[in-house]
Amino acid sequence: MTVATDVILIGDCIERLKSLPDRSVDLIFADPPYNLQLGGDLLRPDNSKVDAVDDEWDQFESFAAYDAFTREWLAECRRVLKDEGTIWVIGSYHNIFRLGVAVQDLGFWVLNDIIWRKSNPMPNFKGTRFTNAHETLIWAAKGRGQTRYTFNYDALKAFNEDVQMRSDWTLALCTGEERLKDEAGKKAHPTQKPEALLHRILLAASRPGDVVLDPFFGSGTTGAVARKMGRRWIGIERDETYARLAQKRIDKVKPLNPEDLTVMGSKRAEPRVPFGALVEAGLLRPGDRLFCPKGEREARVRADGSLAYGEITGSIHKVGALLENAPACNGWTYWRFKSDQGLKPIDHLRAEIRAGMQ
Amino acid sequence: MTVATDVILIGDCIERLKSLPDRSVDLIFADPPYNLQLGGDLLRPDNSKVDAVDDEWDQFESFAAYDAFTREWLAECRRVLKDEGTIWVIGSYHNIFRLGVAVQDLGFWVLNDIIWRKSNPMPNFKGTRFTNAHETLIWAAKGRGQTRYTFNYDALKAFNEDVQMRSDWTLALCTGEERLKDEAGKKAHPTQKPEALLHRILLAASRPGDVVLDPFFGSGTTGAVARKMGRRWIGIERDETYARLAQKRIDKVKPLNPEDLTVMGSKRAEPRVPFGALVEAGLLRPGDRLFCPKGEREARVRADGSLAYGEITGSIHKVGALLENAPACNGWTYWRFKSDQGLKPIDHLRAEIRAGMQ
DNA sequence: TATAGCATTGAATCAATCG
DNA sequence: TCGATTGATTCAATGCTAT
Repeated sequence: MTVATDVILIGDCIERLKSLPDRSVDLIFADPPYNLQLGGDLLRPDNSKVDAVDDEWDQFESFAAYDAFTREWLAECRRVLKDEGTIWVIGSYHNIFRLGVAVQDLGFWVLNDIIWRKSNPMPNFKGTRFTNAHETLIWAAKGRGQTRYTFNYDALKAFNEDVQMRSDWTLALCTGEERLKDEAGKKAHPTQKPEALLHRILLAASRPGDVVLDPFFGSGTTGAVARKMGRRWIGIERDETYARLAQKRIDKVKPLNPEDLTVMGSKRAEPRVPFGALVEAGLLRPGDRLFCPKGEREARVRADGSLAYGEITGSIHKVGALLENAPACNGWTYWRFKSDQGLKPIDHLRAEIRAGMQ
Repeated sequence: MTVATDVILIGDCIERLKSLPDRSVDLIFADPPYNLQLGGDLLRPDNSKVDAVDDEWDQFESFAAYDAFTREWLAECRRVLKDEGTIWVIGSYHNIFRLGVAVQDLGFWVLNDIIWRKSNPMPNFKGTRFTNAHETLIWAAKGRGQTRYTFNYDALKAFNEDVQMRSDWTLALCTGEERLKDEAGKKAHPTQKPEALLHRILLAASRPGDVVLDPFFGSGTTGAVARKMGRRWIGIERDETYARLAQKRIDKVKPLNPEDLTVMGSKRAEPRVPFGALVEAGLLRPGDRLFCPKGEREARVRADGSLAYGEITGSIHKVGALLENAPACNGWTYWRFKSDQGLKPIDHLRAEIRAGMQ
């Protein structure tokens, strides 16, 4: 079944989906409203205000209303998806569980959940939770029996320096030049996704010429990356301003040469090993003694990976700096632990953990 | 309400939960069956067979049966949880969405989802999907209004070398010596969790002496780490063999020295010292001058602990906010007093008072 | 319930400044 | 002119608590 492509369909997501024929698209990427439930304004410690997502389109009356909406658009997506196509859905802890249950209940077959690990997330300014540093994607085939979905295993392995691509992807937020601006020069859309994310998805689960559908088109990242990578695309967007800005954005995109569509991207910084991880791993135990380079002063390791030297407590770096009366100190090379061969820098223990992590 | 602790309750999870009193536990860690839906045997490229989870306890007839079971044990967990307690639930893409929806529908308030990023996951032998390299934990408070849950923010920040702990944790699988063996020397339990994972959870969300409940006790990792870290524990397990092996394991654990379990405390928990107490104690005198950070503006201390800047009077916070034209201001760090070493924040004077209070 | 106290931020980009 | 440094700005956020 053919379908008109490389267009933005303006209007209600579900109505527009209903206008598409059965089994007409190869890949779906959906970034639905997250149903955030924010309190009042949020101020940073410096008293500046966080520009939150308080748009009307993210407001739902209840979980039940959100669930009903979710099932409706997902059911239409399943209808328009070719039997060998797959769907990607992205969300955060606010909505991803609702999305996942709807995906499973409608008969899709989950292949993986993928973690977008953000290299530069916004901190938790109030110090009341963990930094919310990731989002979750669900990747699913049309049904349990569908084993012949598109998955470019070898392309991803090559991309990833010849090791299998994992289910956690470290990628930066969309900022700077890449961030779409409106005519007034302000951020055009509050939740624009990075092109690198769509690049990896299209590389993994589509082929040149495939039709990629995005029912929540927003700033048009899916269309921009699809065009660049030689895929056809269909966007659905109800907000005319978003649609206009997205169209302008996509018009500027130069498609790549087909032969260049293979090599791109790079691995990002690997996660750090904090000192606390040594305690957690049992390489050091709470109560163990660490020594300064000359060995005449000793501090005690605590359960949270902080050090105690008399009344002074804090991280390995902070306590080292205080003892040396220095503005800063690298605790990894400063502190020593007792081994059979005498005192050794704790950096050796970190090296052990890193070796075990490859 | 008190409850017998440091015991394994053998029997059906839901029945045993019903025997526990309301609001009797501080923290719950639940690692329920994952409802894996495996096809036939899985062979590695070298034709060796993967030892999969095909135990009888992981079989459910349908999503509906799994959901009903999930809601039942989660509802009981919510009943036995203290109002200021929190729950942790772990799962993979097979079941985490069902768990998350049940958690939300029962009235829990999700605080974070946490990614356990495995440093050494099992590869995808068939090359048909991404390496499934993580599991997901849901951390939730008892209800939306509950803001006073236990969260050792400063301990985790110290653990992580003075940077906020993020929602993705890189930890190794449980292997080698740590892996519990049965009397025949074979792996005792197919889904044993690493102690490092429980260490971080207990460090984050409990205090010494707290009661930690694990309704799917299995190999007893929760009990072993709780005992080591000076927490009390309750395990529920229906398989007598698992329970026996877990008990032997826990009996061997040596609790840590209590003073090594003290962690970085939060400023919020410190006794409140009103600014007036500094005047009362003679550390400042009525008429003394306080200065803004750059020193170009000065305010006068008054006998009641208010400040006067020209016509503006009020608390140290209010006057600071007005001068800075900010919605709020922490007067303790904003205002400076004159000392021999130049201007210093009045917070130093508060620290003197607090030191004298012990 | 309303008020006032007062604790709380990491990585990246970009513009402006300085040497 | 170039490079280093500083400061302002920004990022899907269920974001406080004692009286």
